[in-house]
Amino acid sequence: MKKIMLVEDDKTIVLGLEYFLKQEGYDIIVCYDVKSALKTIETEKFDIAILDISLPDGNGYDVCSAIRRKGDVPVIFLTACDEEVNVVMGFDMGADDYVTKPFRVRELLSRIKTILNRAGKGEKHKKEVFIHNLSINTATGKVIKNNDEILLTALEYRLLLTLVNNEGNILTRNQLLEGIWDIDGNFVNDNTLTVYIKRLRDKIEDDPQNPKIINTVRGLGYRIGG
Amino acid sequence: MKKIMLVEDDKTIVLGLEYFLKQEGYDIIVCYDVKSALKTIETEKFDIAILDISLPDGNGYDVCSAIRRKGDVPVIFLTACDEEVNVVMGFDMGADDYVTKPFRVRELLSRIKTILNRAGKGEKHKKEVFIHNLSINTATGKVIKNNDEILLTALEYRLLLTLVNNEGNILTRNQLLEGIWDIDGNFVNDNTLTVYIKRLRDKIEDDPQNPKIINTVRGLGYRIGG
DNA sequence: TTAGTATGTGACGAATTTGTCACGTGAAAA
DNA sequence: TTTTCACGTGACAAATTCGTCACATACTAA
Repeated sequence: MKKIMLVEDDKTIVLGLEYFLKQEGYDIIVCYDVKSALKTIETEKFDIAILDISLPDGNGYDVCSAIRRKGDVPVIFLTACDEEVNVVMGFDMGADDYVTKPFRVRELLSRIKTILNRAGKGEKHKKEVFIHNLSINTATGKVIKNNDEILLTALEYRLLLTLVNNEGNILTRNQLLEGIWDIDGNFVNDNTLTVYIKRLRDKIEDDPQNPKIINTVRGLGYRIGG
Repeated sequence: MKKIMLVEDDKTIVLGLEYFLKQEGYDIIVCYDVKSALKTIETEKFDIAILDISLPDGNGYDVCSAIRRKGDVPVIFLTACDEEVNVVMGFDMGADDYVTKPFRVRELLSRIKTILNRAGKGEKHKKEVFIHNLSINTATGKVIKNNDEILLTALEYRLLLTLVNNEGNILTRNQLLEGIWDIDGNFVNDNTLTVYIKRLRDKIEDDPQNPKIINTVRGLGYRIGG
């Protein structure tokens, strides 16, 4: 269940939001002032923070800063209509969104959903890539083919990553050479790439003579997928 | 320069926005109806789309769908105050934000900036990790220290990744051994890990004798960060 | 078909990586 | 203090990687 920290001193708003968001299946932690919010940041974990800007003992910007120092939890500001100037400041402080009071509760909910979705997608994207019977885990640096781990050398791994990160696109020989052998501008023999492609194919392809993963595009370069 | 597609039939708004956003250094493509918007989507590249919901020959949702089918360009909806119900629909369609008319131009600008920033950060987040003066790019497999590329061997790179992916947590010697040398359950000499830690430190630390990046936690293991 | 060009392949020495050893060092327990 | 144990360090041989070569093969254009 996703947990929301709500920092707001207006009891009416708190009661309304608390009720509505709980209905929607969220877990709510309420703080009525900056002091207790800062304490909560230290002791509790939450997935998103909703901060009122004007609070009895300070303002929401300070709370936002504290959250930013701790980690990467998204923040939505609540702001009165006449605080327009601060909107820009809020965004500059790393707010993910803001909602002006009086606001429609469904609107706030939409924004929460969008932001939580976005955060989730970002996470998912960065770990494992699958191509044919190959799995590349960029978090561990391991490459698995048919459940067997393959040991790639540093440069073979880089070559594979470069191709995979441009899945579906042709990479020219020069692009690959620059992407992998660009140390100090010392370039290597053009044939070196051909040899590395072969070595990589020998390791990752089921039938290296009939490559299915790394395709040669004659006259242009190489391509994975597409 | 960032390019914005603006789809809006109200000429007053278009003129105002066009002027203001150009002042801010953006490149603007204007479409006055759905038909030309769909055409623009096919022929032009842009970084963000601002869509009015009600258009003379259809609505902004259709334009949004078309954009989503093509790629992952962020979308901001412009909506009249009385179109509340559609707000939820807009978010559900994958809108990144929406702004109600009449809106303050600076507010729209803030949102544009936030979203463009987020898009940029989102990209980075999944690729690059920064620790002290070290940058690890898991998309290219490159490790940079003070702007100089460091060549790590396959196992050194894995060891570094394992530690970085558990930033702030202590990893025991066994956890590290299992994480890196678990091929066929053939384990290596325990001292091997110590030696690899040293080799890694020699490459990445400014002062390998006083390691700041990889910390030894005596009796427990090693830790990066925290 | 033939010449010309692009890509594939086996082999090779130099360089690097890899795993281990023996020993050095420094912190904690007795 | 002394002992003990965990970790650090330099050196070493075997294995592997790296870049290159010479040659083989396959596609393309005339």
